[in-house]
Amino acid sequence: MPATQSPRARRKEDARARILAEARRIVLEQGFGALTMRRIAEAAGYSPAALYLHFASREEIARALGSAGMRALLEALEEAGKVADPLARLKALALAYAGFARAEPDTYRLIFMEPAFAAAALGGKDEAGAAAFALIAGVFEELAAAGRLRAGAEPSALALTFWILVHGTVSLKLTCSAFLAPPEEVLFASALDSFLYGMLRTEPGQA
Amino acid sequence: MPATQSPRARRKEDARARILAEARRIVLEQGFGALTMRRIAEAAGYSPAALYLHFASREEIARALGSAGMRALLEALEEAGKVADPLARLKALALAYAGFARAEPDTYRLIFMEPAFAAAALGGKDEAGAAAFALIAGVFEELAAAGRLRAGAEPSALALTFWILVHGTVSLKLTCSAFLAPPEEVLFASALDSFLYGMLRTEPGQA
DNA sequence: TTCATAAACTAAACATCGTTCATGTCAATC
DNA sequence: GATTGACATGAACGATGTTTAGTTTATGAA
Repeated sequence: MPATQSPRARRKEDARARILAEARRIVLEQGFGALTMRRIAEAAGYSPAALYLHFASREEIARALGSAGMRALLEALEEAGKVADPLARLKALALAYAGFARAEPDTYRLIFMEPAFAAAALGGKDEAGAAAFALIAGVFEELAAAGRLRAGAEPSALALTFWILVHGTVSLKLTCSAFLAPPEEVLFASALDSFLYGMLRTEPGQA
Repeated sequence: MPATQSPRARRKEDARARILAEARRIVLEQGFGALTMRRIAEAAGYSPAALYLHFASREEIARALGSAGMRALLEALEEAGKVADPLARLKALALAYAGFARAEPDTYRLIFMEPAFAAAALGGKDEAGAAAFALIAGVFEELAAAGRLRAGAEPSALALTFWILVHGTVSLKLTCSAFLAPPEEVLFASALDSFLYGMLRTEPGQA
């Protein structure tokens, strides 16, 4: 591939990026429901039909936003993944995950709560999603290697349960915030405590 | 209130019921996305405008469907709630919950995964939702009364965690079925084991 | 420089959506 | 029998995503 693309391809890429940037801004400012082809077009300085020269459909734009969101989530998790102690790292990962969902609720919905997108994001196609899960799974493998898991506890199953726990909390908080009054910190403290107690060979301590 | 309503009110109620029945059929057969005012109207033998004499909006129809779905979920949970042993009852409740979501995925989405409805369903207004949660909370209070919970474990917090675990599993299964390959039974066995280990004073046994 | 060709873009339209409004119809009441 | 009010409709309005046909613009060769 050439070091610098042809000016053609370059401008095409610019157009895609500008469209996605405006789309993202609209979602952040007005919610996913306001993401309209006509609105995107006007914001990006195009006619509605021009968007179809760069994206096949509104769904493809949404999918691209979801992909970018997943990469942002991965970055947040990687930052939290630097914590040394495995148990403290789990809590940091949970809080980073919840922080992303709170900062960009519509993006989180798009990635993990819409039928069409989640499958694509996690079905193996999206490498950021795979990397994010690997980050979580790594903690449990580390714990297993250190012999800190109770007998019969499988690291991959625990990682899945951890993710289910965090996603369950976040997703209910997103849709039933009235019912799920306590903040994530409290919910996680309670949920992770039960989880860690059941998982570990020894008591989790106060990490 | 009169034992039998006036024929006026009676026909009005019939119309409402017929509209809701057709709406439910459309959701079950073609998914929530196919729930269109014009489609409902045609199925119920009305013009589109006539629906607005019985419901304020499409959203109100959807809300009514969600309410009915919540009552159906409550019935399923009540059936599972008859199991005598508390731990076996928890597993039965989880499987009944997952069974409802598998049988009516669009209804489950509507109740617990759509922004506008979940709040109304669980914000205290929906008594079926409150009863369903009380059914779960009761198990943990029963365990607490029997002194089977570990020190410091609060029944209401455990009930919430249990619900989060089950909902997290079900909702991810609904959106990321490709990634969450194992059936609910396996997922629950793993997740509930960790949970129960952490919750109980003694080991959970093989309930 | 000129011209042909392909890419980029637009204006207008199509089908569909939720919703509203003026109009009509028909049964119950005075 | 006339009147009133609930019930229902047809036609429309403003949006939506998307397509088509036509127009402008940039590119690469003569």
